[in-house]
Amino acid sequence: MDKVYDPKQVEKDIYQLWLDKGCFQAQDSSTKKAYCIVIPPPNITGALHLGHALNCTLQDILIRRKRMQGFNTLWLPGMDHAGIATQSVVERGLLEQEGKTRHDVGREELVRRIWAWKEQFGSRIARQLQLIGCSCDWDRERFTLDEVCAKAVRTTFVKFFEEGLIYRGKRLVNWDVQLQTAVADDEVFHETVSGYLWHIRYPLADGSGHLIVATTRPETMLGDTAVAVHPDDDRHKHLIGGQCILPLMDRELPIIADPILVDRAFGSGCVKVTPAHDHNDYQVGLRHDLEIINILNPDGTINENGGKYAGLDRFAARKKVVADLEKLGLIEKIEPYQTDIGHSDRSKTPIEPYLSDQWFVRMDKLSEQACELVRKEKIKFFPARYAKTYLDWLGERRDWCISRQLWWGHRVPIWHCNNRECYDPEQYAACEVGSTEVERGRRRFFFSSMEEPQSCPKCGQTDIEQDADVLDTWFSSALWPHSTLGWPEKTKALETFYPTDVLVTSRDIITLWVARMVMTGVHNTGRIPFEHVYIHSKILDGHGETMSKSKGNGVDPVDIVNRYGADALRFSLAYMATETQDVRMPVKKEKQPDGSTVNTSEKFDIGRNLCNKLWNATRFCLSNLADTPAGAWDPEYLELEDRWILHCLAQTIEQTDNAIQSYRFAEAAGKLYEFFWSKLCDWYMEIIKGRVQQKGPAGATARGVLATVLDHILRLFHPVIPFITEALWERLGEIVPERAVGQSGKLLVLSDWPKIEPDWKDPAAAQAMDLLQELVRAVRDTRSRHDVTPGKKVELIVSADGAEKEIIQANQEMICRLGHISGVRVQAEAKKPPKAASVIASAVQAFIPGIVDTAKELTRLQKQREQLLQRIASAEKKLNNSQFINRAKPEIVQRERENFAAAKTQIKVVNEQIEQTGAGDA
RNA sequence: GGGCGAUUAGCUCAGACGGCUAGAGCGCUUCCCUUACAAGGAAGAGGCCGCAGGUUCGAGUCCUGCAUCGCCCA
Repeated sequence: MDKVYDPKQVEKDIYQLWLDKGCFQAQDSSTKKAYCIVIPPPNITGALHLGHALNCTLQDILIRRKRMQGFNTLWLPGMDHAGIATQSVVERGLLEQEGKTRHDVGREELVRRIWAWKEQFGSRIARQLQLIGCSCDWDRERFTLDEVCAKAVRTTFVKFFEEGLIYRGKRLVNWDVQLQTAVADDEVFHETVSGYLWHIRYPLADGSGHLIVATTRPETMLGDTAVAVHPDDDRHKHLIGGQCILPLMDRELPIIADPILVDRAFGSGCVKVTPAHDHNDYQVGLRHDLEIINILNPDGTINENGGKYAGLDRFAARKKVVADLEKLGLIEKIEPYQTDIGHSDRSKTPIEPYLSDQWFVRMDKLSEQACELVRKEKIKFFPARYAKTYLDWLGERRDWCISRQLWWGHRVPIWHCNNRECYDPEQYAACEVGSTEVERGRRRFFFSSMEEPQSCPKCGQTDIEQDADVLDTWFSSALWPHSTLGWPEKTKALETFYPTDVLVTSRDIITLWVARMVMTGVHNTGRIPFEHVYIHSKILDGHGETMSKSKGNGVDPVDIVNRYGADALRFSLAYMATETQDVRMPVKKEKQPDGSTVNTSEKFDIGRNLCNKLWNATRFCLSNLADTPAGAWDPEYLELEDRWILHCLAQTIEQTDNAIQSYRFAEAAGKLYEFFWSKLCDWYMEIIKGRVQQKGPAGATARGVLATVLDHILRLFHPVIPFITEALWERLGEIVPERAVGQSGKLLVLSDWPKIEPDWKDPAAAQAMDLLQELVRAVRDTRSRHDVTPGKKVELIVSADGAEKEIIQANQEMICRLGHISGVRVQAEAKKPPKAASVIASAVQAFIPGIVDTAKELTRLQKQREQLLQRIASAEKKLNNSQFINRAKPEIVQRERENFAAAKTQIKVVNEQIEQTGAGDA
C-alpha cells in the first residue's frame, strides 16, 4: 500500500464493481422492508453543481445505511426536462451558431434538437452522480418526458379536467418578450436599474386645471383606464368621482379613490392606473371594475390599442411618448430614479406584465388537504421550522398557472372544437371573466382526452385543434414520486416503494415542488408521497453570495473529485450539513498545471486528510494483523485499553445511529471522525503498538480487538465515504477473513450495519482511561514546558492511593509508552524530590526528577491556581445557594459537589507545590 | 409590509432536551521526519457567545426589545 492515499487509483474500478454485482438493485417484491428515496431530478440543462453534490451525498448516506441494515432499498434516479431552461439554452445556441430563431426552424425541428441535447447532457449528469458514488438503481432511471411519466401527466391532467379542477383564465403573467412566453415568478430576478421618474400633467375634464401623476414607464399611459387618489387625501378629495383627460389618447379617465394602491407621501399623491400592464393596477382594476386595455403585442411592440404608437417597440414608444408630451408642455419634471425591475432569468431582458389566456388548476381543495397532512404530522419536516414555509404558501391557495407558451414539454392535452355552434354553456360559464372567450363572446368547446382525439366528442366534427401550449415543468415534477414508480399502472414497484420514505431537497423549492408533490400524490394515489422532508442548507461562497456561473464563484464538484477524491468531497459536505439555512464556503482560485484556473476551497481539506489518515491507519493495522485469531476473544485477556475502545465504539455506533435517524448529518460525520481520529488513532493504536506484535493470548487479543474495531469503523464510515472503505475492506478481508464479530467475504456495501454487543459498554474502563489520559497529557505538558525532547526518557514518580494507585500501577506500560517514561513509581503520599518538575492531573500529583526550571514551574502553577480558584468560587456559589440545592436535579448537584471536591484537592496540591518550588529551589 | 434565519476564537462552523470549567477544522506559536500517516504527532496561545432587559437556583441555549446581515413571500 502506498504511503499516501491516492483516490484516483482506488476509486477507479469500485463503482463498476458495485454495478456489476447489482448492489444497487431494488427488488419489486421482497420479504425485506422497503426503503425508498426518489432523487430530486436535476435539470438536463447543465452539469451538477455543489448543491447537487450535497443533496445526493446525503441521500446516498441514508440509502447506504438502510441497505446495510437489511432493507430493500431503492434510490430512484432521473432527470427533469426543465421546460423553459432547456428550450432557452438550445434556442440561444441556435441563434449564436446559425443566426436562426425558433420560428425559423419550426416546432418539430426545435423539439428534435432539444431531444438531441438531452441525449448528450443527460448522460453526463448520470456519470457525475456515479463519479461521486451515488448508489442509485440505474435500471429504474426516469425522465420527466419519457412515456411512463407522460402517461402519468396525461392521466392526472384529464382527471383534473374532468373533476373541474382546471379552468381557463386570463391573468397578468410575467411575459418574456424575447422568448415570447410567460415565465414563473421564480424565474424572474429583480435588479435595481437607474431610470427616471416622469411627472406628467393630466388635464381635468372640466377644464379647471390638471393633476400630476408620476411614472417610471410613461409608455404604459396608452393603456391607462383611471387615475387613483387616496380617499383621505385633502389635496385631491374633491376630485374623486370626476374625470380627467388622458393626454395623447384623448380618453376620459375616471378619478377613483383607492387606499391600497395610493401612497399619499409618494410623488403627487395621484397614481395612473394601467390594469393590463401592472400587477398592482390589475388588482385595482378588479376592485373598481375598470376597463382593461392591453397595449402590447407578444413581441413587445405596441398594438392597435396604442393609437399612433402602434408598431413601435416598447422602448421606442417610451421615447416618442415623452417627446410628444414635452411638445404639449405636459411634463412637469423629470427626476433620476432608482427602480427595481423584474428581469427574465432566461433571456435577461426586462419582464412585461402581460395579460394573456392561461390554464389554471384550482387550489382550494388540493391545498387544504395538503396542509392538513403536515399539520397532523403525517408528513414531517426536518428541521421542523420549514413546515411553516409550506403551510403559509399553501394557505394562500393561489391558483396554479400551468400553461407555458413553449414548445418543449408536455403538450397541454386540451382540444377545442372549431364548430362555432358547438359549446357547453356550463363550461362557458366556468371560464373566468376577462378570458378571451368571454371578452370576445367567442364560445368554444374545450375537451381533454387520454387518447389523441379524431373528432369533437360533442358535435362529432373533425375540425378540432390542440392547445399550442405546454404544461409548466412543475406539473410533471409534482408527480415524480408516484409517476416514476409506474403510476397509473398498479405496478409491483408502486405497491412496494410508495409512499417513499424521505424527500431530501433544498428550501427554495418547498413551495414549488414539495407542496405540489403532496397535493398531486394524495389526489392521485390517496396516499402521501413521502413521510419525511429533509431540507438541507444552501451552499454560499465565502462572502455569503449564491454560487453561480455568471459570478464565477461556483465550485464544480468534478474539480473537487479530481483534486481531493469523491470521498473527501462527500465527507466534507456531510460534515458541513448542519441545520442552518446557509453554509459558507470560502472559494479559492487555483492555477492548474495546464494554465487554467479552478475554483476550490480549503473546506475540503478535512475530507482529504481524513481519508489519508484512514488509509494509513488501516495500513498500520494490516501490517500487524497477519496472525489474528478467528472468533471471539477471551475476555480474560482484555486490557483496559481494549475495554475502553470497545466502550467508545459502542457509544459511537449509538450516536451515529441517532444522528442519521434524525438527519443530523454533521453530527454523525463529526462523531465518527472523533472516534476514529481522537480515540482510535491518537490513543488506542499508540497504546497497543507493543502488545499487538506479541505472541500468545495478549497479542492475539489486541489483534482481535483491533481487527474488530477497524472492521466496524469501515462499516460505519461506509455510507459517508464509500470508495475508500470498500477498498480497505477488501484488503482487511484478505488478511483477516474471519473477524470476531460480523461476516466477511462480502462487499462492504452489502455487509451488515454494526450492532452494539451487550458487553462492550464499560463505564469503569472509560473512567480509568480518563485518569490515565489526563496523567499522560500532564506529563507531556510538563515535558514540553521544560523543553525535554521526546527522545529523552525520564522517570515518573506518582503520588496516588486507592483505586487510582491501582489503575496507574496496572497500566505503567501505557504511561511509559505514551509519556516517554523510563519507569513509573507509584506510592501513597510521595514527596517531591529536591530537583524535580511537578505534574498535576486531577487529584493525582506526580514528579519528574531531574528537570528543574523554577521560573517556568511557578508560572505554570500560578496559572493553574487561578483557574482552580475560579472553579472553586463558582462551585461554592452554587453549593451555598439553598435554591440550587433544592431545585436543581440531584445528579446536577452531585456533579457540582464532585467538581468542588476535585478542585479543592487539586488546589491543595498546587499550593503545596508552589510552596515547595518557591522554597525548595529558590 | 409579513414570515424565516444568522450574529460564538483571525477564518469557516458545532454547541438537539437550559447544568459550560464554551468545542472542532483551518490558520497562528513552540517542539518533533518516534519504524501507519509531515495530508502527520505532541504541547500551547487565542472567546465579557452582537447589544439591552427579563424568566430561572442557573442562560451561548428560553422570552422581549434593539442593531447589523441574509433568505423567502407580497
